[in-house]
Amino acid sequence: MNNASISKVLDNIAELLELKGENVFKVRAYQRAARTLEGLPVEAAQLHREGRLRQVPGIGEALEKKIAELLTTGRLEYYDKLRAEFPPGIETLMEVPGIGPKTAVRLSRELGITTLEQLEEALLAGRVASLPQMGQKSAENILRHLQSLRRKETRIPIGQALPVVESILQRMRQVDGLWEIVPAGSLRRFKETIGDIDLMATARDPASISQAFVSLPQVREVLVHGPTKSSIVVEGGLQVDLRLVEPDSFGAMLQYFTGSKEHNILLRERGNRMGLKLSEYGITLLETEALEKYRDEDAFYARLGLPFIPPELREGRDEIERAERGEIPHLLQVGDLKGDLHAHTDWSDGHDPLEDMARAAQSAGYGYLATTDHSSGRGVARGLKPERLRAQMEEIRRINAGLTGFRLLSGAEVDIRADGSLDFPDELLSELDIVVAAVHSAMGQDREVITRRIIKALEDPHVDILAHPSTRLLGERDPVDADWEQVFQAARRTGAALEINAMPQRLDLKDSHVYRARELGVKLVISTDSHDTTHLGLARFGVGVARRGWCQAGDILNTLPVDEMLALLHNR
DNA sequence: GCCGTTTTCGGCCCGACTGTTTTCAGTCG
Repeated sequence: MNNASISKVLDNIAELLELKGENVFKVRAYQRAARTLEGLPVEAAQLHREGRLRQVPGIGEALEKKIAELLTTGRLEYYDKLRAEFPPGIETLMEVPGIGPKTAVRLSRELGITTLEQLEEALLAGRVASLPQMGQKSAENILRHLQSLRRKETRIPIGQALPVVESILQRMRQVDGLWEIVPAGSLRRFKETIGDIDLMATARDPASISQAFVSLPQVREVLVHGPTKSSIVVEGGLQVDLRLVEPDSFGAMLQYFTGSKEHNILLRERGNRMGLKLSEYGITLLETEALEKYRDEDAFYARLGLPFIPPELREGRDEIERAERGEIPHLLQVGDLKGDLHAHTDWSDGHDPLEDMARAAQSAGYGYLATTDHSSGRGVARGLKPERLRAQMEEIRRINAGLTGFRLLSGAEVDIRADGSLDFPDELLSELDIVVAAVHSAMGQDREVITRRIIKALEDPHVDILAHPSTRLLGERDPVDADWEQVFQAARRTGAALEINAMPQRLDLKDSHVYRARELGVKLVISTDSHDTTHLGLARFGVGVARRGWCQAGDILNTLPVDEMLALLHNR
């Protein structure tokens, strides 16, 4: 059982306990453990084997036992018994915004509702509104949410959200009287998927800025329009909220709205222990009730005895303790990258010629670019035959002769076949500067088979980098079911590097895997997998993932100049 | 159910909004 499944069970237990009217703090304990497991860089199964489950914050004696039971038997008696106490389907009622545990229980007990269809019927028939303590307004509210739930677009990849936000920011910054505008929320934390966008702004005349915001050309629908808060929906269904705040409180507000919720809860608990009450308005001294306001986050964190914690790290794990110990690393920045090690050209399925790709990379400030067109393997668009690849190497030598301060590296993205063998012969691979290996087929193999397959490729002395290790496509294709701990151990053992693929629909390795791989000392690279010159700019998404994995420049091979990078990569 | 700069017991983040209310419960983020 993997962390995501365990997390789901704990979340369900929390909901059921809430329905039962259990102690809210007990409920929160389950929820917190679920969130922690979700982002845990190592499988709970692994920790269980090592007897270290208790070391995870939020997991005590009782939860350790329950997780162990889930891991060993795949079931949990406590959970099964709990579920049996409720009519089936009651949890789905709580998925409707506006229906919490109390309302869900009443709908079920008093009206016999167990499905969303029955709920809608009851709402339309006026049976919900006639319940005591309910009313017409409440029923309408639930109905509205129910209907919007139907056409609800789920969270979208950050790669889709960020350009939309940037176009909004660009327009808003031209509005007269605007002082400052920045994104908060999961976008600022660089989560791989985004729900809605929160923007924070300060301005001379907030109401006029709010007016400009709801009048943007991107607006498809205006949900709320007030002097200090407005909400719009833009093309694609993305909701964007703008909050206008006092400059004096900007730091506290930005901190609050950046989250995560879990990080903020831990921060407030810390504040409590120091005799302070934290809120979006600032910090109140419990003793005197005096409110201190904060213009910037640095001072806010400093008041709590902490250095600034980068948004990407604010996930409510152990970042606060580590900040206290001075262990917040100087995270990798986009400008640290010196080259790109995975790109396609018009020789295979890319769109631009070798020379254009080289020039584009050079003008992006890079010192090198590896072109890695596909191997001849089946199913991959226009893969190169060995003789074509040799012709390309020749062409690359010719282009390099005309370049100064930049080097095109000849490479290939070679298929890892279903049996773990590579799609090009050894002697051809040994002629290349860079060999990037990747799974493109038979992605449904069993865990044991695919793990062995990937490890076999890593053990091949010609393979420098494993590209997009999980092969996932966000919202489209699930990752392969490999045992990642074993894969990371193999990468460390063999010295092969793992790729952080920066294509926004991939982001693969994902953040928690980057964290674990880095912890183990696995070599990492950030590559764009560019298929045309404009894709080179996507590197920033890979950098975001690496930052969420606590990476510094030294953890990423392609922050090194070309010779040092190649020396490390080939020194196996 | 978790956890410890008062604590192994007694706490546990904070505020806003909404609706149906005679003082507040439920829900959300």
